[in-house]
Amino acid sequence: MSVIAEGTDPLDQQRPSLRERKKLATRRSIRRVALGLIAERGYAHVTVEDIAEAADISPRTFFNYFPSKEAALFGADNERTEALRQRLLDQPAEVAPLDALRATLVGEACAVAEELGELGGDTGAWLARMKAANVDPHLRAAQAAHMAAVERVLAGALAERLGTQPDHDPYPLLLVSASMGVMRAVVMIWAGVGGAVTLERLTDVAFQSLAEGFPEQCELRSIVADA
Amino acid sequence: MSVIAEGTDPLDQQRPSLRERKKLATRRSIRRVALGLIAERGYAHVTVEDIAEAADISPRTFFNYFPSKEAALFGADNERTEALRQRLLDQPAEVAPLDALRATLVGEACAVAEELGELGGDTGAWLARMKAANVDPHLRAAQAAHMAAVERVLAGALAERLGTQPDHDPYPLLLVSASMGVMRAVVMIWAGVGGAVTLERLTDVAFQSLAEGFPEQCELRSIVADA
DNA sequence: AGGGGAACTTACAGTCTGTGTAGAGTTAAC
DNA sequence: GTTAACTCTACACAGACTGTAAGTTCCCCT
Repeated sequence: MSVIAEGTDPLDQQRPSLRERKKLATRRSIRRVALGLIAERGYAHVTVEDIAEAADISPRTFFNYFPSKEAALFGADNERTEALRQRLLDQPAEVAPLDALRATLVGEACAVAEELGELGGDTGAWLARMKAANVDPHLRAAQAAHMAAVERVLAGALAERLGTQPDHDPYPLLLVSASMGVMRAVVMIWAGVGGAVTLERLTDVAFQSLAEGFPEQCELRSIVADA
Repeated sequence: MSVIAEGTDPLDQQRPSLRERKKLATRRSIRRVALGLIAERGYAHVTVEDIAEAADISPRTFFNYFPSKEAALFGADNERTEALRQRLLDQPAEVAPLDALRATLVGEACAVAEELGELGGDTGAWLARMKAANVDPHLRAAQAAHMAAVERVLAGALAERLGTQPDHDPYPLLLVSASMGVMRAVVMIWAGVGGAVTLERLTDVAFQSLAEGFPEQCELRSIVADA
């Protein structure tokens, strides 16, 4: 008998169960393979069947992990979205709405960069591929769709934070939609400069620009020009 | 023989040819039918075949008019996107980038409202349906995707206007992405208030808010609260 | 007026995404 | 070790979308 039963450890420090580890490994494998194949051939020329075969799973299993082909690329995940929501709610109450969003999304930027690292391989290489992928209209569309889903959750959280009803107060939705637009641009710009600047920094500077009403001279421009 | 040969009228005032008129009629018919069916049953429970049957065309013809099921709803159209681009380029050179975008998108808002009217039926009724449709994640995703496509074009046009290279200057992309985010919110807010305020006005006020860096007290909030 | 040709519509066949289901294989808990 | 829960897989199927070739309608020119 083991000293500590995994499922009941009050400190919750136990390693995830074998099942969980396998699942995570499979998930990463799918993502890695999908990113690789699509970078190589282009989104439209890779089928789910291809990905499944390369990841050594059945096509049906692919859809057990990701609801759609795009989702595998973006790492879309309810759990992750929930974490984002929580991060927004955890911001101190006295922080202004826009600053709270800024902090939340800068944090998310860190998480994304870290996750890309976990996939293994060179981050710069991934970025070059992302840049290429950015040209594909289908992929851009998928990314926008993904962010729209996140947007909805964040708008709800921000409304909750402000104590207003989302149906009657347009402010949370407006703020979040504009912010997600900014994030979309940031990701593309990041890919454009090939990772010469960290995603966190770009995010932060872009939000600075947003808060100032997008002046024509902004730090973002000089940073990118230097990169 | 007719007094004026339609295709060669130098004044270009001739009515479109029969073919053109039929095409436009079919296009509107498809859109009207699609909006109606989807409002009634929900997006997922209407197939292209249903729409085609209700519009009295073959399913294949549907795809000759619209590239996808969603496109029929949004009236997505290259011609229209091109017009939008042109409207941005036509803004006087001395107008600031953000103001140029604002003017362009307010104009687009007018065009959208007008087009909805042309479909016949009560605009308010359409709005109520749009509001319901807004809940459907698939539809939200599709709308986001559609706007992402427009975004790309507008970013190119703005860069052209500014005389910068889109690859090296992040400013046009950042501005356009944020603006499209705002537009997305505006459309939802419009549907939310059931058309009690015109789309043009909402757009204008939202851009005001954007230009000011989204202060917590903004005109948009009071307008919506009153509606 | 009518005939040639372009544009539009259609049926058909096929690919791919995504889902339900049932059974086989694995892991966890007792 | 046995049972219960979870996971993977094969199979069958609906629906979105595309290419193609044949039929139909409309435009335009003589």
